[in-house]
Amino acid sequence: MGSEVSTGAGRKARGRDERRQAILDGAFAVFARRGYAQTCVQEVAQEAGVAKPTVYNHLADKESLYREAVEAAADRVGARSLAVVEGLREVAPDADLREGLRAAGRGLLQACHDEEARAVHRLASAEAARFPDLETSARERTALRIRSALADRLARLVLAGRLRPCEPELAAEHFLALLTGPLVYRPDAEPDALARAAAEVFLRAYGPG
Amino acid sequence: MGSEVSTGAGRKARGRDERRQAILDGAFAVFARRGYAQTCVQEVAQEAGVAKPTVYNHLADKESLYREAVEAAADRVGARSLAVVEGLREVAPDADLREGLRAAGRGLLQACHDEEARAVHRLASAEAARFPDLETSARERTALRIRSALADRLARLVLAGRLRPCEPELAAEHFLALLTGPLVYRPDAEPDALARAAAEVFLRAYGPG
Amino acid sequence: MGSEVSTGAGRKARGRDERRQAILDGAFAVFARRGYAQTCVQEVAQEAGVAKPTVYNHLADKESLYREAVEAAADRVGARSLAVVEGLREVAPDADLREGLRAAGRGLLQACHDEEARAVHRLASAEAARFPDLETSARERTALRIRSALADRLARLVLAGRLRPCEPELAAEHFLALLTGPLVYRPDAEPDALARAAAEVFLRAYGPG
Amino acid sequence: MGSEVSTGAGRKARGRDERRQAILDGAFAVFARRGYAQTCVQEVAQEAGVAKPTVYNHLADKESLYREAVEAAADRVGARSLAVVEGLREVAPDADLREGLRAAGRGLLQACHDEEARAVHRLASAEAARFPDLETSARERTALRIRSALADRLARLVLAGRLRPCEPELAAEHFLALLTGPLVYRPDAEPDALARAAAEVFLRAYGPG
DNA sequence: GATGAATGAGCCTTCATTCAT
DNA sequence: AATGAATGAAGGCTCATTCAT
Repeated sequence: MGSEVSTGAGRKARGRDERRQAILDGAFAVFARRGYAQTCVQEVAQEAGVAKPTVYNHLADKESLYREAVEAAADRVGARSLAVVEGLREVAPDADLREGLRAAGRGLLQACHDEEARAVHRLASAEAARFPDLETSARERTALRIRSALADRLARLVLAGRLRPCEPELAAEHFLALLTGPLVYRPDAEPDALARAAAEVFLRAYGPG
Repeated sequence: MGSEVSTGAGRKARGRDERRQAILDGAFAVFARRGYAQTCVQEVAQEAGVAKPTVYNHLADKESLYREAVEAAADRVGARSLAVVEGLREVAPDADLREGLRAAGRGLLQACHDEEARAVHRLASAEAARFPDLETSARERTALRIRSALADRLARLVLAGRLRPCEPELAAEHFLALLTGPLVYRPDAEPDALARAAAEVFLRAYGPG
Repeated sequence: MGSEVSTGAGRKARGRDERRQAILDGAFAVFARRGYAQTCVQEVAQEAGVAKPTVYNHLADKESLYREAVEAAADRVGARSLAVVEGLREVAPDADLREGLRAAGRGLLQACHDEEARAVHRLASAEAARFPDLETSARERTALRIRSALADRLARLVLAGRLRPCEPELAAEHFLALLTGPLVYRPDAEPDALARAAAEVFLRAYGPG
Repeated sequence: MGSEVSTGAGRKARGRDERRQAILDGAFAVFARRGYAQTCVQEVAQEAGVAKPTVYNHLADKESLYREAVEAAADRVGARSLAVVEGLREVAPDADLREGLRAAGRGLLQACHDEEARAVHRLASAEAARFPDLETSARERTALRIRSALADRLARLVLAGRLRPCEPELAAEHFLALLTGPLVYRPDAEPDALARAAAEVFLRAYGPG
C-alpha cells in the first residue's frame, strides 16, 4: 500500500489528464480532416487510441468534444503567436525597424497561419450555426490576443519616435491585414515576400513623418 | 403528353428554370442557416415550396445542390462587387482620390461583406473536406475577380500620376486587406470608418511620392 | 389517370391505415412478448413486415408506438367485454338469473382475461414510470367501461325486482371481483367454475331478500 | 490480512450483510421508481451509498439484483400481511364478527396494498418476460400465504358456527377479492369504506344460513 | 474488500435516395 | 413532371460488466 502512495496518486492524476489531452488532440486532428458532421466519435476514439465510451467518459458529448478541442487548439495558436510578437520587444533603439517588422511578420505567418491555425478558424466558423459563440471564443483566444500584444509593441515604438503617432490597435490591425490579407488571393505566397511587403507598406504609412 | 408540346414545352422550360432557381435559392438560404450536414433535403424542398423528389429531379444529389447553390451565390456576390469597383472609373482626373477610394471602400463593404457574401465564404470553406475545390471556385468568382478589376483601376491611377508606381495586383490586395482586415477584430465596425481609414492609410503608402 | 381515381385514392388511404394497423399490431405482439425495453424497433418492423424507418414514418418514436399499441389493444378488449355485458340484456324476466350471470361471467373471463387483456394490463402498469397516465388510460378503456355497462344491467335487474336494492356500481365491482379475484391465486382455474362460484356468491349477497 | 481474522471476520461479516441489505433496499427503491430497464446499476450504487463495483461484489449481476430485491420485499409484505390475518384469532366467540372482518380488511389494505406491496406486484409482473418465475415466486410469498392464513381463520369460524359451511380457500379468495377488487376502479377509495362493504357482502354470502 | 476508469455491445433515430402513382 | 411512401445505411449515446489500484 504505502509504496504506491506517492507515485500512484501522481500517476493516476497524470494519466487521466494525459488521456484527456490525447482525446482532445485526436479530436482536433479528425475534425480538421473531416469536419464536424463527417467525423464520427468512433474515429476520434481510434485516433486517440481509446475505446469509444472512454471518449464519453471524458467529454460529455460530440459537441463538447468539438468545442473543447477547437478552444484548446486556439489557445495553442494564440500562445505561439504571442511569443512571436513578444520578440518585437528586443528591437534595439537603433536597430533596423523594417527588419524587425519583417521578422515578426514571418514569425506570425508561421504561428497564426500554419495548418493548425487555419483549421481553428475554419472549424470555428464552419459550425457557427451549431456553436453560436465558438467563433467569438476562438477569435478572443487568437486574433484579439495577438492584436492586443502587437498594439502594445507599436505603442512603445510610437513613444520611441520610431512610428508616427497613431491608434495602436488600428495600426496593429492594419499591419496584420497587410501581412495576411494577400493570402486570400495567393494562398501559397512566400511568407518572406509577404512579410517584406507588409513591413514596407506599413512603414510608408506609419513610419515617422 | 404530345398535346402540350407547343405551348407546354415553352411553359415547361420556363417553369422548369424558374423552379430550379427557386430550389437553388432555397437551398442557399437553408444551407446558410444550418450548414451542410444540419440541412436536410426535406427542408430545402419546403423552403422552395416543392416536394422532396422534385429537388432530385433538378439536382442530382445533395452535394450538387450545395455546390451549385454556393457557386450561384458567389457569382451574385462577384457581380455586385465588380459593379462597385467599376465606379472608380468615374473618378475625374482632378477629383479627390481619397474620397473616391473611400466611396469604393464603402460600396465594397456592402457588396462583399454583406450577409450573403459572408455566407458564401463560410459555406465554401466549411466543407473544404467534402468539396476540395469549392473554396477555390468561390474565391475565383469573388475575391480574384474583385482584385483583378481593382488592380485595373489602380494601374490607371498610377499612369495618371495619382499613385506612385507599384504592382497593381499587390496594391489591390493591400487596399482590400486594409479595408476588410479590421473586421476580423471588430465585426461590427462602421463601414464608413473602415473605408476612411483604409483610404487614408492606403494613400499614405501608395500615394504619389 | 382517370382509371385510378376511384380505387387509387381508396387504395392509398386504405393502404396507409392498414399499414399503420399492421405496425401497431406487430408492436403490441412484440411488446407483449418482450416488454418495452427488451423490444427493439427493428423487431417490431420485422413483425409488421416493413422496414424500420417505415415504423417511424407512422409513429413518432418508440414511446408513441408503445402507447398507441397498448391503447388500441385496450380498446379492443373493452369492446369485446362490452359486447358480453350487453348479452345480459337478453335475460328474460322469468329466465334463470343465476344462469345468466354465470354465462356473462364465462364470457367476461374470455373477453377480459384472455392473453391480450392480461398483456394490456401488464404493459400498462409495467411502464407506469415512463408513461404516468397509461395505466389510467387503459383502465378507462377497459375496466371502467365494463363496470359501467354491467352496473346498467344490474340496475335494471334491481328495478325488475330480481336483485335487492343496492348501489349498482359497487355491485358491479363486487361481481367482477368475485369473478376474477380468484385468478390471482389460481391463474389456471376453470372459467366455468369461477363463473359459477361468482354467480352463486353474488346472488347470495345481492339476490332479492 | 491475517491480523484482522479474529475481530475483522466478525466485523466484516456483519458489515457485509448490512451492506448487502443496504444494496438490496436501495435497489428495490430505485427499481420501484424507474422500472428494470430505466434503472442503471450506477443509480442503485448511489442510493446505497457505495461504488458500482461494490454492488457486483455482493450480487452477481443486475438480474440477481432485481430478483433478490423483489423477493426480499415480497417477504416483507407477506410477513406484514400475515400478522394482520393472525389478528382474527382474537375474535372472541361472542364478538361482533362483522367488526372483526372489517378490522382485518382495513389492516390487510394497509399491509398488502401499500406502496411497497403494489411495487412488488408491479415489478414482478412487469418483467415476466425476463424472469418467468418471478411472478409466481412473489405470489407465493404474498398472496398465497395470505390466503392460506385467512382460510385457516375462516375454517375455524365455520367450525364455530359463525360462517356457513364452505370451502375455506375459496371463501378467503372471495373475501380478499371483495376487499381489494374495487381498487381497480377506484384506486383512491377509502380503506374503511372498502373494508366495511367487503365485510358486509361477505357476511351476506357466507354468514350462517 | 472497495473504487475509478475502460470497454464491448446494442439500440434509437435520422436522412439521402428511390419507387410507384 | 410531381408527389407520398418506403428503405438502406450510418452514427450518437448508454450501460452492464471487468481490470488495475
